[in-house]
Amino acid sequence: MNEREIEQRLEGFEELCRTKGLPLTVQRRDILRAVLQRDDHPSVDQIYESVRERIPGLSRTTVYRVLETLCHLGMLRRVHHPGATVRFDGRMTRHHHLVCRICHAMLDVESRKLAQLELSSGQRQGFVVEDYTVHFHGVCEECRQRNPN
Amino acid sequence: MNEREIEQRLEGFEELCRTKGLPLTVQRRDILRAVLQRDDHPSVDQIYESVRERIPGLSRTTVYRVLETLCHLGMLRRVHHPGATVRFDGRMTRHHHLVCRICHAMLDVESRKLAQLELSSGQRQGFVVEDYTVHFHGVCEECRQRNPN
DNA sequence: TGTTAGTTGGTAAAGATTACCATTTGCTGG
DNA sequence: CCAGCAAATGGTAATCTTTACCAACTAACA
Repeated sequence: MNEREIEQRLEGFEELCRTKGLPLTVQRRDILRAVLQRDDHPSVDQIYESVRERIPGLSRTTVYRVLETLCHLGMLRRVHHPGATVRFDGRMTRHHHLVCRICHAMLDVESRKLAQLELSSGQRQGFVVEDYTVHFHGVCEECRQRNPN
Repeated sequence: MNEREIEQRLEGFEELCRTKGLPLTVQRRDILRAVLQRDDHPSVDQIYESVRERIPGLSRTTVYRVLETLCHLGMLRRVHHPGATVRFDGRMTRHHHLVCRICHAMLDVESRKLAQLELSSGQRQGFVVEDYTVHFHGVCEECRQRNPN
């Protein structure tokens, strides 16, 4: 995400904190910025390591808590992932994922064809659907070469 | 999954073991059966607890290993999930998921409309796409009532 | 039925997440 | 600008999940 977009997202976040009466802490802003600056789908620990460069006294616990808060506020999303650790995505515009069933690598996919599925397909049992993501399952090039059959 | 389907899947598995020269152990068969018998998306521990009723000496380590093996063989899939533990799905036919962004509940969705997206949308960078699943993000009824706005 | 390759069980270690509480900070009104 | 309060943070300990390792066991086959 480019610098300009990041600034806009941060301003939106500050506005949201004021609206909701949430204290705007430096930890919250820097953690949000760190997620927005990455194009991969970082784990808690990756965020912790990168934010710690700006805030040396940062606690891992705070990172867990703030990421949780940012998700509740709709500033981030947890990625749906086959692995065993939680991963985050700061990109809130519609996009899709390619996931390797062997090594669990995850890549973003843009697709005009997939941009207009009907949300109504997901309506069930009082569930309010806000968006969707298509996950493509398959095998990445590396795993295909390493693990032939 | 009904009893008949489960038996067919188990026979397919036995056949596959013979073809590949893999020993067919009781653990492997019972763990596969346990996943197939559930309609939720069980964690390793849930499988461990249910199989332990049939095989009291079962080791948790074996459950981890066997589930991994079954995924490699294409008998199961890891579910793509926002939570912090691995979950499995024995249903290999195309279906989709509704996921609550608050509590992470996951429900299956059938949809004729979504049955025919083009796999080609996912082709990128040497990645071989085998299938896809649409994940609908939203808020489930319980969380909506508990956590209004 | 003996051999062998591959699997399992059990424990220990590593990694990820949550609980808890004392301390600190952001925010508001004066 | 400062005091007071509500809320957030830091740090440690506990818990939960997963992986590593190796000795004992078992399915498959001759």
